[in-house]
Amino acid sequence: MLMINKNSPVPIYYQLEEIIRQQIDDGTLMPGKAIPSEREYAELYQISRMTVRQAINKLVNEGLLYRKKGTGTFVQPKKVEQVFQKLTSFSEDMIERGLVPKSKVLTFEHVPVNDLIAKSLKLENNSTALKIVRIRYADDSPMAIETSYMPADLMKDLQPEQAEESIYEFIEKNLQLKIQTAYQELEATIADEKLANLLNISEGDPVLLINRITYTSDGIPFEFCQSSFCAYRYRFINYLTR
Amino acid sequence: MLMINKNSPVPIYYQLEEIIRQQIDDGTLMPGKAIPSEREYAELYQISRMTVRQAINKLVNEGLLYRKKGTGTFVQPKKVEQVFQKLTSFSEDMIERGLVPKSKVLTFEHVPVNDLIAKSLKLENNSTALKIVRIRYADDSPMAIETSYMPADLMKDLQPEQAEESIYEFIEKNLQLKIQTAYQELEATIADEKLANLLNISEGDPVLLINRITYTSDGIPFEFCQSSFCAYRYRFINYLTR
DNA sequence: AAGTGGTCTAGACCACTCT
DNA sequence: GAGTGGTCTAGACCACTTA
Repeated sequence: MLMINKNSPVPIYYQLEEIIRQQIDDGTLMPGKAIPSEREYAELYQISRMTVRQAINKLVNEGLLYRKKGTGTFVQPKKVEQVFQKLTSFSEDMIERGLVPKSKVLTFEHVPVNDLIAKSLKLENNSTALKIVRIRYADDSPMAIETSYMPADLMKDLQPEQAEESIYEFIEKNLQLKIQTAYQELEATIADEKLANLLNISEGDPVLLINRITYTSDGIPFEFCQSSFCAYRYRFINYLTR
Repeated sequence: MLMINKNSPVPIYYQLEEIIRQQIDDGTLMPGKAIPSEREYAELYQISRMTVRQAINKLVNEGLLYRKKGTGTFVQPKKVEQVFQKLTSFSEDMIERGLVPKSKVLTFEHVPVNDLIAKSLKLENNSTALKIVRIRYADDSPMAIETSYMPADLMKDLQPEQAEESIYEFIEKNLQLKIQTAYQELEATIADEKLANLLNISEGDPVLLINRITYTSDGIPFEFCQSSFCAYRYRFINYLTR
């Protein structure tokens, strides 16, 4: 049996959360079937029921489990990963889809901000932003053209080589910022000549345009990003709850 | 001062949640500023700190508040509504955007299911589905063409007149089902001649195609819906968290 | 050092569902 | 009636941040 180490620095509720998660993965807990009751978990691992609830709450919030009053807690029947509704970088998204991401930096320069960028990033009108344009590949096919604007002073230590890899990684590891939320607008457009050439498609072909503003956990916007995805190769997936 | 009624059937944590929510609304609690500490709330309302945490947890999950270890709990600066990430019907969505929704039913018939429908709705291959095709208007402009498939037996009491209104309303009020989650795929396409005529646009114009499967709280799929939105008039908005 | 959120306990009573 | 999740209490110790 998977055990819980009460002396570990890892919180007990998190250990239990991982145990349940893994048992769903390996089929010990079956989709649509009830998991052990909260009191059973508390007895089994000799922990408080409130701690059990904390673990289960997180999984319910993620949509992996659902509760039925007076009946029990059940594994959500759909096994599709919720992971796509999470805020991910392009690289993380592609890896989730089983594809190999790659990037090529086309532009890496400082530019004065226009009104839209200034407003999105909450910058002064006369300030400068770092502008990065990248072709994003998946399994060596061009998947998207991505134009990012970030506050220049925040990104002063970012090297173009890092931009070929992952900017999110740089922000989280080097700047120690917590990336937390993003606001996105998605719309359908058609490719103009320039975009078509970059994406290796034809003029007039459909393109999924995503505008994203990304915020740290303090609510500070640090990136405005405009992505043009080749519609033939990419669809956007999300989950909604009522 | 807003009070908490301990004898009310309304849970205490929910009463506190509503108090905090309203104080954010009316500006008593300012964006970016700290709210009272958990211990202060507990003392103020003479309730347990765990109950306070339960109220705050919900608001943190919704993104209205955020916590900083050792520092306090703060109001998220962004005032944008989270409402668009919720599972809404077309009508609800349009009303949120300040537009007046209207529908016209083009097709209302029973059809044998094909493989995609059967798989999406978890139906047998020889069963029938109710197929409804509707033009969706916003402020009298055609916004989308929507084709829905639902299990025929489940929808046997649905009248075409109700479909002009809201099918979600019928499901929730008449069938007493809880609509809970939806899985969506969004992609960009271009309008063919037929679609262009219906949407009052030109052939080759961009169209946002949304495929949605909607589930009840028991995880049972009850609707497969394919919507073609006029890209000039509609963009999809969502929020992501890491 | 004082205050904050993070974690945890060992109980309790309630409304609900199922048999 | 037995079992379930929903709510709630009154403490406790911890790591962290700020002054």
